[in-house]
Amino acid sequence: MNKRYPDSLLKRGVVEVIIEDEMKKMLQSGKVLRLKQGFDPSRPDIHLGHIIGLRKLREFQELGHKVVLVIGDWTAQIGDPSGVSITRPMLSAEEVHKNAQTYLAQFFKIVDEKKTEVRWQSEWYKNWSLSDVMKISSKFTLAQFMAREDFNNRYTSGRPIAIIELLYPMLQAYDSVAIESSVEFGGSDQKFNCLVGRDLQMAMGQKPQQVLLVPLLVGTDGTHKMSKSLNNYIGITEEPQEMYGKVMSIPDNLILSYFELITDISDEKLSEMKYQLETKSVNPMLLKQSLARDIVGQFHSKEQALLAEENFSKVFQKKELPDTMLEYKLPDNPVNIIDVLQESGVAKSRADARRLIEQGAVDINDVKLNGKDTNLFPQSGCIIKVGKRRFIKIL
RNA sequence: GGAGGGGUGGGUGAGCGGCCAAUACCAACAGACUGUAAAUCUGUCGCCUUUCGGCUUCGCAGGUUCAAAUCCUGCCCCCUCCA
Repeated sequence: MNKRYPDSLLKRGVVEVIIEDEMKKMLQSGKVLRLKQGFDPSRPDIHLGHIIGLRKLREFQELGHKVVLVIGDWTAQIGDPSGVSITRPMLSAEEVHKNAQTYLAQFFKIVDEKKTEVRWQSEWYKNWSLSDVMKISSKFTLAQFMAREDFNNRYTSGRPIAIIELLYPMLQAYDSVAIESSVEFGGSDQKFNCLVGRDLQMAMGQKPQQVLLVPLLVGTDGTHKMSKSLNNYIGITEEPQEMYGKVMSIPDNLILSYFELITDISDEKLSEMKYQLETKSVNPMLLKQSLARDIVGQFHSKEQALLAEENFSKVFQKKELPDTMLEYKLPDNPVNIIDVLQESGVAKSRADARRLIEQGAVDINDVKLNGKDTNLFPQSGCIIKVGKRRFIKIL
């Protein structure tokens, strides 16, 4: 066990440590810490926003600590039958299992599998009875829950709060008891749940866990936190080209925070870039390119990152054709451009396809179509470009 | 249990018998400008139709009317206040 740790461990990519002094003592004690990380199987894909916390786990692992991944299989199978929380669908056992596999494969791209213990919630909840539920419920008061901003807002503005929503934090809290968590990791929006874990541990005679909250990464839209449902995310399993392009599309003011939170670039380099950006002594695009290369490199390889960069510059900077594109095989009966756009999935309806053409979004072999060209029949071998980044190759 | 308010297009939310495929905002898509930046400006944004036009939508099911998102009846769901 390494008792020494870098200053950045509790600083960079960390919003808050509860309680910081306790945490430091624990780190210096030489004890192997049990780092709790929860996973909700209803959303198995990992995106860059999740990476911040996972990278932090990895840092702790490198100091010898152990990650305990809690798979929320039991709660995922209950879902939220009240329907108040749209993010909690009810999943079947097979779905849960399948999603967990997907998740684990992505999780262990960052976190060290050898220093990880995977635990399933149902290990402890499957045999619970009503009396167990009553027992943990008795440790909480309504006032505790009303302290949470979300509940308080909803209560005061008259929006519903289902009882089951109160139960979930309690169960998540008991997870901490069940695995004897020493530190819980979570996004800063998880603060409440993590704190409830501390309370329950104390109430049940355990040493309360410390809490390490990581920032929420702003998504590609530049305003909201990265999330799949807002479609502003960059998934870690995305194709190199797609990933590179998405990174390039983030607003400039996110460049620094992306470097800070999801790359290993040094603090010195970071402040240098900050200076360059402030004094406008560098084209932000160049920094963004190196960011995109770094990120694609992390999840694919350096070679693929370079290929993606090459492709990107070819398609978007030099306006040439990409190496690979969507292919559409002409059927036996003749089909016009509308059919091709619709059937290849580029346009969601024929009316949509017509709109795209009218708006000048469609090129065939570099010739822009106008509204009257809807009766064109694309020939085998021609290339159709739709908007800036969608290409169809006719076979 | 009683009283009242409400369910509208991906989201928020107007409309309250014809001018409504339905205001506005957000998201999305496209064009211009660019660094696929961001911001901005412009356009589009149910489905079918080259156009004309047609068809299906405003919780569900019926009804009144030449005409219904709008009125009536029943049902389902949500919220508030009182108990």
